[in-house]
Amino acid sequence: MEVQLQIKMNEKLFLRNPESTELGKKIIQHGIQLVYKNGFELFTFKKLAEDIGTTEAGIYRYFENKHRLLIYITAWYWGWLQYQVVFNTNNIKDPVIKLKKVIQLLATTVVDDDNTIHINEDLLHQIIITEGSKTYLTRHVSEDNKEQFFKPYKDLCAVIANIMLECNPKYKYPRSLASTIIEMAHFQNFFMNNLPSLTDFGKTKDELKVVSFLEDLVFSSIRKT
Amino acid sequence: MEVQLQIKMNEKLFLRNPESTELGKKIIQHGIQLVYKNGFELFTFKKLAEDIGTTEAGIYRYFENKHRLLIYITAWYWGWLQYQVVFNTNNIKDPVIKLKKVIQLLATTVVDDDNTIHINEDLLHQIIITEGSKTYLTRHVSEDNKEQFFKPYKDLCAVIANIMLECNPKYKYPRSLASTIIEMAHFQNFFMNNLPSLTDFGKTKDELKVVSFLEDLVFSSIRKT
DNA sequence: TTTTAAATGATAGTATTACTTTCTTGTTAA
DNA sequence: TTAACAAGAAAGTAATACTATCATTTAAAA
Repeated sequence: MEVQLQIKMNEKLFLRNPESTELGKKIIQHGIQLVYKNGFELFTFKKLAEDIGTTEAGIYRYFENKHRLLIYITAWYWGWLQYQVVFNTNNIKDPVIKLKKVIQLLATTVVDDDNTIHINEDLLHQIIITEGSKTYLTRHVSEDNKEQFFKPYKDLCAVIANIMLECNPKYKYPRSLASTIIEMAHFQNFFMNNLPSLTDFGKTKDELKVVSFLEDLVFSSIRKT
Repeated sequence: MEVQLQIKMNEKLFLRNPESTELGKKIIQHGIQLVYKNGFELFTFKKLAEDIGTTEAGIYRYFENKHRLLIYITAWYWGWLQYQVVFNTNNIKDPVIKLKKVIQLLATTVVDDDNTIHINEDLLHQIIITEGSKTYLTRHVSEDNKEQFFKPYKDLCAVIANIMLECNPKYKYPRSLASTIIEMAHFQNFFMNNLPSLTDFGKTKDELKVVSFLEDLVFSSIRKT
């Protein structure tokens, strides 16, 4: 059986739907590769156009600017991850086990999903670690937020917060704890690999240690009576 | 009695020491104001030069580029904050009280320090919240790290981790927990003001709630037996 | 006091970035 | 079969991120 996974994207993120054409899909696919390779600051539409074999103007027909493209692929990732969370925790009754699954999904290397042909989830995961917070750390967060650009992130956060409440309905900070583990799954990974003295697992560089840390953090907070 | 507080800066951060001249001090002072006003992306040396009444080339004699200037003011802030931590926790014996003081220093509005005439710590604090992580989320973290650009951040993290170990010498993740509360002091504040549904205190926008959350997080993690 | 070195000002110039515009050709769905 | 639309090709613009040169002011050393 072949299933093609489609993440429904906010229409305001693009000028022309990149999922609807070959060129559009190439923009996403090569865009991910180039942002991964150069980092967001050194990534340009000119380089992307050369990489694909089209022109700068061609890319601008799909995305207003490179920041919108970054928001697009980030939003896609959060949507995809929420699907993974819902899929992988389905039928699990124990919210503690659910939460452990969530932490594992957040903090460990992503396996490429064959149901999305033109998107490499592992590269995307690396991009989110380094560039993810740049989507909202801008002067125009509020406008972007009004356009609902960050809805997938906020939805995922709400899903995780609800699992936390299942564990302990009296816990006072489910949303903040959820956004904390989402951010820390990435930051501790980044620190471990780049600024190891900011973590306790610089020597091993083992992402399972990040998982242990996050589990310890979450369950000590939630289980308190 | 007048005390002038001087933070010793890494010499490799600048081409000419901005503390050593009037123009240099203006670059720092107005630089902070303009980054605060425009955000780092829209901040340029041209705007800064116009603001000060000098030329672009004049600024380039002090800083290689705007990213170095951002690292400079960020490093200054971490150095200053470490001084505040050491000063404010001096003579306190109970490490729990120390840690609460640290969290308060990290997460609440900074009062302008009269001992540093040309630097507005409150603006600086706001800048660190929005732009701080951009100092290291780059392609060249490792090179910058080799030059010790992030030493003040890492030192502060180590100081906080040590207080945590004073609370519980068996706690396994003091550094990761320290970097977590440093980052979250800023991110939860940013979320509260800009993406409130990622937190549990969007309605009140009260930074004391961030303090409560961080205290709950830290002490549940550390006190566990 | 004179010399000289360093800092600043003034001006110009370059490569790249971040776009916009226009016009033509190729494709596809009514 | 004819429009509508997507894409290619080419050119242009304003701003950014610098570098270079030379003249002038200032300030410390001889």
